[in-house]
Amino acid sequence: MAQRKARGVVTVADVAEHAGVSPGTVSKALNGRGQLKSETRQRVLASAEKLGFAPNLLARSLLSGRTYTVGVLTTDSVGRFTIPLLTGAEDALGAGQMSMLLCESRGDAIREQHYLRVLMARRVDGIIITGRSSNVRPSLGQDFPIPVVYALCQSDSMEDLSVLHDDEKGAEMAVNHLVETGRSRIAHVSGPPRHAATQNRSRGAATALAAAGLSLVLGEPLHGEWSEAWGREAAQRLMRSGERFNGVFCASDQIARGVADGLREGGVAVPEDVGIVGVDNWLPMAEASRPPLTTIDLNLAELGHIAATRLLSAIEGKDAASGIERVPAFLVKRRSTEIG
Amino acid sequence: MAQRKARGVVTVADVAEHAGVSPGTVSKALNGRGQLKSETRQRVLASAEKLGFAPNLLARSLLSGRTYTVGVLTTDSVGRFTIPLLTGAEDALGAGQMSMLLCESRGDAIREQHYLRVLMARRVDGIIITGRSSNVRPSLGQDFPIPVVYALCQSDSMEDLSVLHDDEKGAEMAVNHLVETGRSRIAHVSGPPRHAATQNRSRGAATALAAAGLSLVLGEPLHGEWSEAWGREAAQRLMRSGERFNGVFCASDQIARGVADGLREGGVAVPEDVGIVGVDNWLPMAEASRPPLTTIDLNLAELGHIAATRLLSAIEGKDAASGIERVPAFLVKRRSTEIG
DNA sequence: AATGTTTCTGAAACCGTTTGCGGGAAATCC
DNA sequence: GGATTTCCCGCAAACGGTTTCAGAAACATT
Repeated sequence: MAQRKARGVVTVADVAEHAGVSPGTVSKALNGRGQLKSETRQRVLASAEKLGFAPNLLARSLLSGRTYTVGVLTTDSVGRFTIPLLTGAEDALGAGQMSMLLCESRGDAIREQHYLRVLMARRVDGIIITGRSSNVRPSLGQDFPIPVVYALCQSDSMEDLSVLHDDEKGAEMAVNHLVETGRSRIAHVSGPPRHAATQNRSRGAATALAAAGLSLVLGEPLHGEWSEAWGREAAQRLMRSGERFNGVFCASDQIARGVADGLREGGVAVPEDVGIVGVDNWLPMAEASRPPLTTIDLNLAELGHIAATRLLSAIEGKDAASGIERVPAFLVKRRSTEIG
Repeated sequence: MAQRKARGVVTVADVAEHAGVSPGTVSKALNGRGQLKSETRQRVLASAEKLGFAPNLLARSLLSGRTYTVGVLTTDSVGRFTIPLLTGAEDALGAGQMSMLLCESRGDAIREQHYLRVLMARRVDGIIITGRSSNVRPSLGQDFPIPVVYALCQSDSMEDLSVLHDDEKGAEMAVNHLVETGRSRIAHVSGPPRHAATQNRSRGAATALAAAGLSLVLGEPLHGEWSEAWGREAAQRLMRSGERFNGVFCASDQIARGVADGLREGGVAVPEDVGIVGVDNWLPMAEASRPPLTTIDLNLAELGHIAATRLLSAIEGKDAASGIERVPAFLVKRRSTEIG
């Protein structure tokens, strides 16, 4: 193979030689620092251009102490929820010329420690911890040497900044929409009772119902898995219960789709007889459902964007925010709640 | 905020002072090089441990010319297909202590060029180009200064190495499975005719049918979108065609699920009357389908693993493979083809 | 005791870039 | 023409490790 040096990488020294100046002058010319005769600057620029010079970011980082890199550590594996988040984060970081180093700890604490060491050894400027966890996760600690932001998963310390989606307000919007489209007898089909998301969504639903002077059909949310099968079963239960209902707020699009299928097959028309709202705006579910689902979009790309922006602020030295920042959800209207 | 230098980063010099040796000796002790008295080595190790020394990878890279980093450039955005691929790649890279720098070009050529420059400036050791593209993508060129592997999307140059899933063999397996479970009148519901995946899957299906002495019901594949709605429509068409059929090979799980729904609602029993096989093993579809889908898993995690392994080989200087490497798919049996 | 051999350690160079400082050359002033 | 000032540019140190090489120290040999 080629020699290391022969690899065709152009250095400031090469540019300097070509332009007949010293390496220091090259640096100043390219970075617009120092006092250079404009003719010299032009000459250096021309040489750099001609040789295809690209400064070695490693060398620069070594000196400046900044790597313009952030680590993204996903606690569970990269999943459906992490994708829009990564995209949003990259938007914010890319604008600041920063790059993302991606690590999947897959829920393994050993692996997480390993990756943290790697990220520190690489001298990343900051870390985003993310991953869908049904509950609060342990903080890295206040003495962690670089800024850390938790996105989508909450740190157990309020000294940290956790950027989270807003389940509760989202649920309120969902129920309000059902009410606004004329549904007064609303049921709630949700996920496993121990999940934070389940609890928050139930709470939001309760708040909105109370505000409208309504109460939940069957009195309680129906709890089950995050699956279509559960949604179908819940639809059966609702129909068999004898209770009248004309709206269902489902804690996920999968559940909502199951409910829609269950109702249709039970002879109940959606949206004419019953309106349905889901959560996630997961397109393959929401759009493929019959009818397509009105749903709460948790705005995960925005969440990623905000998390990255906050991290950048902390890196810049602006005093770091802490506590919990909730990103507003929004409603996406589709046929499942259409009226008239 | 804290001073840059006061940031508590421990250097070899600190360890050296603490252990009463020179920096060079510290390096040798920690890396097991050179000839050191074992007592000295122990003393240095103890000091490093005590001070929490973590070597600065930047400094090491600057000298060694290797960054132990690979760039992962996704042409379209990170999507459903990219996730398992990233996981597989990380497995292979992590074992070699390498990290992934993630860039999304989102189908924008300008952005792609930008990211390539960034990756080069960061002196990554190699690049994986990935992303679902329905057809061949332009090569970065043979004079690109570092190794490149194309994963999941094919380069238009055979000088490059493209690691691809095996649509054709996968389709053969699907059809063979239908034949083995007793179906002899098999239809094929596929995607948009211009997609390479569509064509390859059709070709594989044709091969397997020919080998079994059978021919396609309706003579031609049915082409449509990659959606459930199209699957349902295709099911209608099949039922209305008057042709008898007892097996359907669908080019995706979404289509397959649509077909399953369409048939069930048309009074055709799956798997008793008709067996269905899909492609993707996309769990939310395959498992939520009624009945759950037998499907071809394209083995994308393995694809990512192989792509990363090949890239590592090229980086290590072993002569780089080129052309196309196909990763075998495998069949996942579920109820949609069950017999007896 | 002088020389040769082996074993260990430290000094210094190096990677590629940035930057403060000093100095030479040219321009300005008296 | 000499003293200042101004304007450019080069020198060298620094970042934090690794590696080479020379040489000191310890030991063996004659």
